[in-house]
Amino acid sequence: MRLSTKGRYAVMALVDIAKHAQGTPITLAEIAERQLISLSYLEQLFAKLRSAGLVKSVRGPGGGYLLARGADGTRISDIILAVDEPIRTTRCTPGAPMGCSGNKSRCLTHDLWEELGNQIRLYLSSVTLADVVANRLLGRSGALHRERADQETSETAPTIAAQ
Amino acid sequence: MRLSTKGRYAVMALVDIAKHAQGTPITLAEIAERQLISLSYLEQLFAKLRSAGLVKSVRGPGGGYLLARGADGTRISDIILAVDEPIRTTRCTPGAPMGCSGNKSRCLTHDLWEELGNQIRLYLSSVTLADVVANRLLGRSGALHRERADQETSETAPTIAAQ
DNA sequence: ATCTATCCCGAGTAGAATGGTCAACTTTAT
DNA sequence: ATAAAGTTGACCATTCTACTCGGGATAGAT
Repeated sequence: MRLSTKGRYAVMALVDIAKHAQGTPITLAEIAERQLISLSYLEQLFAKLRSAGLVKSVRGPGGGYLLARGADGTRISDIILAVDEPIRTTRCTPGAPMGCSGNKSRCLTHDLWEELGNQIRLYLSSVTLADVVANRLLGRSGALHRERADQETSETAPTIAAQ
Repeated sequence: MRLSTKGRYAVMALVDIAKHAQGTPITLAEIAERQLISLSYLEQLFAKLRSAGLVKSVRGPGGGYLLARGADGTRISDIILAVDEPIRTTRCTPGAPMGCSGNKSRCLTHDLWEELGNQIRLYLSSVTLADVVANRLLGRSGALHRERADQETSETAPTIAAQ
């Protein structure tokens, strides 16, 4: 999972929609003004968000974008995955000649990055747009705690569990 | 905390030292060959690692680099912080005109990135070079457990405490 | 002394990624 | 019809990455 400004802009935009939505679509122009992101850049981002199924578009006057799954059903990890194509954190590409199975000492860090990626994914998939709007972020220390908690109870009422 | 290949190379290099160290210094040429990183690039990285106090250098023939704090005393987060200067994850720079205190809706995601950064830092500071070499990465669920444990006891006998 | 292995340092650089702009087009409410 | 909006594709300036290059400085071996 890549963490660039592109992904952050996309999250900002969708949080903006989640905060200001009232059933009617939100135009990119509004988002551009409120979040200080250029309109054309937002168009690029929303093209990806739409094909990932995170937003629905309404064309014509009075149109704009809606959250396809609602604020509770949209996880931050989904947004970032939609706009930031994943990065290869390790050199040992499975198909490449002389992968990491060939040279053990070269890939000592493989598992480290893998595990770090898990930690990040775990945290970001535990946070929804609704959480960000309501600022339910702190006290959420330790993604793994949270993961176990998700299986036991559903305190904060996450409507959609996992894919 | 930034997560680029530069930081990953630095970690690979130090893991290589941790694995192959036997009291005698390791040369950059050895590391370059084993990890397939260019020698000149390693020189750049080790300049930063040295000024951060993570490695000691020995000049002249028979010289090379040593881990300044030992494999148990070197945390992955230290390495990445040493070579990858930090990124600003939010637009609201505290000193800038019209910071995020001025426009609340613009900085709804502020706390999210802050908290994500904490999660990453927490995990990476819970892992030492010795852990990577020994592949003690999984089962390490929940960085918070580990961090608290570090302050209470010193189970794994860190031979070299500080610089 | 001088040779040579090694670290040390600053400048330069090709290519990729970022963060856009611009122009033209399609759809649809009024 | 007209205008408001999304849709698409091409293009571009700047910055960052991941290096290379060239020359030192230091210290062990001879």
